[in-house]
Order: sequence, then structure tokens, then C-alpha cells
Amino acid sequence: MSADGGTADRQVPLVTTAAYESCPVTGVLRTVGDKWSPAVIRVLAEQPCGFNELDRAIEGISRRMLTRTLRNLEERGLVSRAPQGGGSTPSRVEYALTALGRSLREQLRALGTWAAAGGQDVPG
Amino acid sequence: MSADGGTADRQVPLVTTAAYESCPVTGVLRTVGDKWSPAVIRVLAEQPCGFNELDRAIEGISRRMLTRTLRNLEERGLVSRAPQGGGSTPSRVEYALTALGRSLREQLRALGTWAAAGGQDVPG
DNA sequence: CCGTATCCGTAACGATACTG
DNA sequence: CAGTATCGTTACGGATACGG
Repeated sequence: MSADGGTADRQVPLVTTAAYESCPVTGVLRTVGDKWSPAVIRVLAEQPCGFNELDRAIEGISRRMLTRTLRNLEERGLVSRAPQGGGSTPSRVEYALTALGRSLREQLRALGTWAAAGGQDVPG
Repeated sequence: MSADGGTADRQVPLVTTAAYESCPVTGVLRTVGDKWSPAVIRVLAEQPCGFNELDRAIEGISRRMLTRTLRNLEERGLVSRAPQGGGSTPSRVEYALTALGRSLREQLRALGTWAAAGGQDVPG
């Protein structure tokens, strides 16, 4: 066997930190891999929604986490935020999935189909 | 408009805790949504690997987290663990992707393709 | 070589009170 | 209605020393 890399030897990382951080898969998993994003996406896929409507639609979520989740999804371009009634305190804010958000929803559905078919057992 | 649920009103949660916890999508995201699972899957997709080989192949991972990640993936049936050399202290343990793990890898690749095409920006 | 045990810091999450 | 502020807890992850 030669001294330098043959078949199974590996001297250098296959997954470097830089490459991993800029990986699209890593990115989307970071975005949607938190506790509540999938729930929010699911509800908004049904129909656009106000803040408190969302709060009631998702059992167990706190207003704090709902805010954070919405802001995160908005930042990523998956959710749009539209305040209504131009005053200083909007009487209603409508959240909706963007086109990108709807396409992500389809990806997640595909993943769900795979998981359900593949016998992926559920946590708990 | 009638008093009971018409079009936009919602009195009951659309996403209940029980349904959410047992959701396949939630399950797979919990499994693979942590920091290192995607990296491990990626390396093992290349070829089966020993513990320290994995450690060196993934820059920045600690032995502790590698162990935890491998155990988690094994528990979910995505990775197989095969100790070699029957003694009390195996001289080598080979980790590999199971058939289920390989199929998940394909799903993740699809997600990555979507993310790269859709202009999902990366974190950082 | 293949891990486990321990300690510690940070970040995520939950509860609740308060504001515009 | 639509949030923010504050606080406490718990889970995740990193460093490192040790054991089989």
C-alpha cells in the first residue's frame, strides 16, 4: 500500500466548516429546523392569517416564539407581512406565504411523503 | 355572516400539539435538523467509515457530538453500526448509511437543489 | 482505535406582564 | 389586535480528561 491517499484513507476534511456553513441544505434546515416554523408554514399555507389567529391556530406556541418565528421566516423571504390601517398602531397585520414559501411548503410535503412511506418513526 | 365558522374564523387549533408531535415532517426535521447530522450523512454517503475517520472528515466536530449524532441516526434506522473484532474492545467500528439513510440523503439533495435554485440565502 | 464522563457557556424556548 | 420586555429553565453544543 502506498503512503499517500489510496482508497479509504483521508487526511483532509471532506466537510470543511466554510463549505458546511454556506451549504444550501444546511441553510434551509437552519431556517425551518426550529420548533415552530413548520407549524406556521402549514397554517399560512391554508390561508393568510393575522397574528392572533396564528396564535390560536397553533396549539402551545407563545406570542414570543410566534413573533420570532415570523420574523425569521420573513427575513428569509418565505413569509410576507402586511400591516393594515396606516396609523401608528396597525389594527391588523396580515401574514402570508410568499411564492418562495409556497414552493418550500411543497418540498416539505415531499419530505413528509417520504417519511410516512419510509417508516420513519416519530419522536416520543 | 353566521356566528359559527364561516370562512376565515377559527376557534380551534389547526395544528394541535399531538398532531404536530406525530407529524412525519416534524419527525424527520427533528432527526436531521441538528447541527451535525447532515455532515455525517454526507460523509457516509461517500463511503462507510470508522469513528476517527469520521471525526477527521468533519471539520470542527467533537468526539462527543459525533457519538451523539451517530447514536441518534442509528436509533432512527438511518445509519448502521458494525463493530469488528469480537473482543471486549472492538478495534474498529464501521458506520454506514442504511438503505433508508441513502434514500433520505436523496431527499436532502432534492431540498438542496431547490434551495440553490430558489435563491435561498445562506446564514452568516 | 473507540468511545464515555464531566464541566461549562450559550442559545432556544416557555410564562407572564406590560405597551401602543 | 399586535406585539415587546423580562425572567427562569432546559436543551444543545464545545473542551477536555479519562477508560476499554
